[in-house]
Amino acid sequence: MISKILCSDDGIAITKSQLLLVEKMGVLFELSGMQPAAARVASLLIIADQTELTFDEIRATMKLSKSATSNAINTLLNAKRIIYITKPGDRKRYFTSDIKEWKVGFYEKFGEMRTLVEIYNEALIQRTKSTPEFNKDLEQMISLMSFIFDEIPKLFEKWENQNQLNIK
Amino acid sequence: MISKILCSDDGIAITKSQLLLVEKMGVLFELSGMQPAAARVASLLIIADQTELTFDEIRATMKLSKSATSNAINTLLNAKRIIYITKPGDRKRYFTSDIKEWKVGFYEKFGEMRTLVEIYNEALIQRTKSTPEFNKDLEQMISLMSFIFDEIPKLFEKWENQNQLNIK
DNA sequence: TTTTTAGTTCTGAATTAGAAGAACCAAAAA
DNA sequence: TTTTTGGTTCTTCTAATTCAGAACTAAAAA
Repeated sequence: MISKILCSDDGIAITKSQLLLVEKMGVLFELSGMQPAAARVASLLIIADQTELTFDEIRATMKLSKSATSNAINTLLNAKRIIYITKPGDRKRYFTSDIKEWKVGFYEKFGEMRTLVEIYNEALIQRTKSTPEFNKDLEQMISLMSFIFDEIPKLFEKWENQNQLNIK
Repeated sequence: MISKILCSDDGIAITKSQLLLVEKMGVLFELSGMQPAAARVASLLIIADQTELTFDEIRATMKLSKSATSNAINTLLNAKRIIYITKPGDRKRYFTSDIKEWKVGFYEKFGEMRTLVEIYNEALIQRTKSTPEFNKDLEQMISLMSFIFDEIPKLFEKWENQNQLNIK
């Protein structure tokens, strides 16, 4: 008897090493701005054997209060990091990592970076003309970033094409 | 008499609209995890007409305490967002946006994202084999992200080449 | 109708982050 | 030698996060 030890009182079956991985991934999510509880929940839904977990399974497994669970889930739903499905004759919601949609989210991340380029450009436009070298460097950076963000969609397409072939 | 109104008691000459832009850019930096004071200082050094500002000019213009200024500057130096130069016979440091080096920082950002891919992969490896569809989606995402990060360096090169031509 | 389920919302407490202020310090200037 | 400059470091202090616990609610089940 080795793995799949029940590591929580009422939660789902999960091993200690899986819980460690949840923490590790959680920290990584935290670093990119996600709040602690939400980060753990997001990780759990990637690591747990069961891919569809209920509110209470999440709460019990992660040992969170109902309010913390509620907040975490709603944050993640809002950020489109998770979705939920329902089952006929069952009022519970089953939460799951919306991995297919991550492609979209990932894509949108690059869109966000565009905002940054735009404000850099605003900065460039308003700058004094008496610092040509600085302005040129700024312009170059804007040019590089713009270039990258224009090329990214093409990369997505390229991958998509390659992948289409792999699947067939 | 319209612009370049002195908007701080002892700080540098800066217009109100420039200060507004500093705040706007600052908020954007904050959103990507930078602390408020550091975000303002980073923005100031992009927007101000003077590109080289001293500790005290930054402190006075942004109305920060010495400690907050010291921490912000050191944070930015550490993150390689700014550098400083010195002048002969002058003990002060002149801080400036290290725009040329941003290319490197920008490049490194994509490197950081690799860490995320790696842990996703760790998650995939340990996953139960009884959820093939979920696993396939996760694998696809890892594949897409890996692909993108492999292609990015090539994009940098491509831009570099294009740009070399433009300059000549 | 009452009870249960599946949550949400509302306090409040504990922790944390960020900045201020003051004390401190080393190097240079007077 | 004393003073000034150009900062850093060390406490507070305040404000914002984040979570727990309890009260609440709407829908379904009994």
